[in-house]
Amino acid sequence: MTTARSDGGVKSVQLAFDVLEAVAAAPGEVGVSELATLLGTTKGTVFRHLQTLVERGYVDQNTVSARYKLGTRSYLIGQVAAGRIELLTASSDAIASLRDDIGETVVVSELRNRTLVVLRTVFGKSNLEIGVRQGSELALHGTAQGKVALAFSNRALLQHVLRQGLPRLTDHTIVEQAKLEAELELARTQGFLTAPNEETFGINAVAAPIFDRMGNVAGTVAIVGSVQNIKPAPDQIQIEAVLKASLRISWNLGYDRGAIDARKRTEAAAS
Amino acid sequence: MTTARSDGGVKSVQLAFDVLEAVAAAPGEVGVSELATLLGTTKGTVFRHLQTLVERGYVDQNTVSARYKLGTRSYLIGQVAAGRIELLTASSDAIASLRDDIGETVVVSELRNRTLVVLRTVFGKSNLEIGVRQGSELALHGTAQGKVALAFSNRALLQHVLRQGLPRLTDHTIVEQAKLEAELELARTQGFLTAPNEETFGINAVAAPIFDRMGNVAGTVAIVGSVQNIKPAPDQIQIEAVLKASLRISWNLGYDRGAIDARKRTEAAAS
DNA sequence: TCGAGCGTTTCGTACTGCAAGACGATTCTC
DNA sequence: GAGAATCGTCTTGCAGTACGAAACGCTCGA
Repeated sequence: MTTARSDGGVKSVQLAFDVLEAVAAAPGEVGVSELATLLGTTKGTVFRHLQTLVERGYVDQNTVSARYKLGTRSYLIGQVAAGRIELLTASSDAIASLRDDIGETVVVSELRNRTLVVLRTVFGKSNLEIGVRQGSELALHGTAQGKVALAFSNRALLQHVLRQGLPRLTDHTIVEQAKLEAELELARTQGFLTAPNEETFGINAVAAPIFDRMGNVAGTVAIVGSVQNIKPAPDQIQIEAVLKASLRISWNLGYDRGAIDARKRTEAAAS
Repeated sequence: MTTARSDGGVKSVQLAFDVLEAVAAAPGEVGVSELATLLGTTKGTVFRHLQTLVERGYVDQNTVSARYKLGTRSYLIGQVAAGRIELLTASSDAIASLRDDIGETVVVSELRNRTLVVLRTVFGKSNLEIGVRQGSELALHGTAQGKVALAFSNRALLQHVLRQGLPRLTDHTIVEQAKLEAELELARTQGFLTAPNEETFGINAVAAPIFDRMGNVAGTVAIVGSVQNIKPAPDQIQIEAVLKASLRISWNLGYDRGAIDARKRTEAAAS
């Protein structure tokens, strides 16, 4: 879809997943007509796909209201997937101790297909729950996690983001290319980044990159909280805890500092 | 779906889910050829569907080995589903306290489309982990859960099971119709059932039915353990704990004893 | 060097999923 | 209690597409 040449796989399957995800996105139950208008297609088509999904168990139909919601198989597939996703298994211990040590909400995201998706959120100890919905996308230019991912990824991703423009999310969002690039440079020198008030006013985060065994950015780990608890210049303890967690997760993914250093030198020579 | 006339929904979507589930069933990563032979189709077709699934994020492709495994979206859909499946949310508290009180493994299953699927397993306190894999199917004639579900379901389900035959799983499996029907009658009078050595030698369980707001069997809750810890005639404490849990879950589902009693009377009159 | 295996790509055709509309059954409105 | 306006479900002709077969690079190991 980014390039015109790709055919996008099997069309009716795409539609089936559109339906499934629309059912997932809806709060509570949804009806056929509702889904049809939502997806811009006809009732008949949606109905047919829902039949398939119900038969498979991915969607359940309430026998009295005749409306639809997510079914058991969707849950079970997710359970299996939880054990197969490296970033998830590799990070579980580290995020637990990070949360316990610091007390703030911990968010792990995965860089996938030019987007940064929230994989897991563990709420902090505060009574006020501050977090990011699992599955939501993080702005690459407007969040600590996004900027840090951008900083350690290849140039193509940055150019992609710049081409899309830098939408202003709050008064403090970085919207100038020069300023963004300075921030990325800062990330590369200090190994982490903050983003006070940049995505949501009153909220700050400390984010560090997670590398896979190839030395590429697999995702990010971050603590998220109010600017009161996470200052624009965060406590050294907070910074070190996030950095420690990111290294621990990267290590679990098979990351080897020697390999990435070698890669960096190669790239520096090429640039 | 019970009749042969049904077309079973969208064919290519069926295949897509076959592929997805085959990927989920495989330990670790799988290749295209392997999946093709497994599903009895061609490499090209499997590849095409994998493309779709990868693009959607339900499946990931390892860039170095070129083989496939479950992806992030599968996990995220499951996370959403976990919050939407009534039986899961309604049972979470009850199974936690059942496990803590009794110490044995707790298994919650859902009756769906004439099969009993394991929704959730919480391991007991023993060092030896005895449990049933999430997503696996329980034999309706050969497990405590299955028999109990059968006992409180409609006659059609029993007839369906009898038509399929009663495969012998161990020396103690019930394979005679008369004996099975006596067991079901016992379930209806005492409200629970055991199955020592019937499915696996050395293993026993205490299972009770879970009812939904319509008074139909939604699933079962059970403790599972070695015959040493769960005797053929279990401790009164164990029995009462399972019954209490089943009532609590049924209550959370909106079950009303008055409604089911009325229904029973109607059925008794009809039989 | 060869061959066997892999994942990927191409291509023509049989088939099948889509759009449009009809159909009962509910649920409102008056 | 009758009519209108939904709802989910079902049918049908046609256009488009997903499938199977075979070929293509490529990476191994013999």
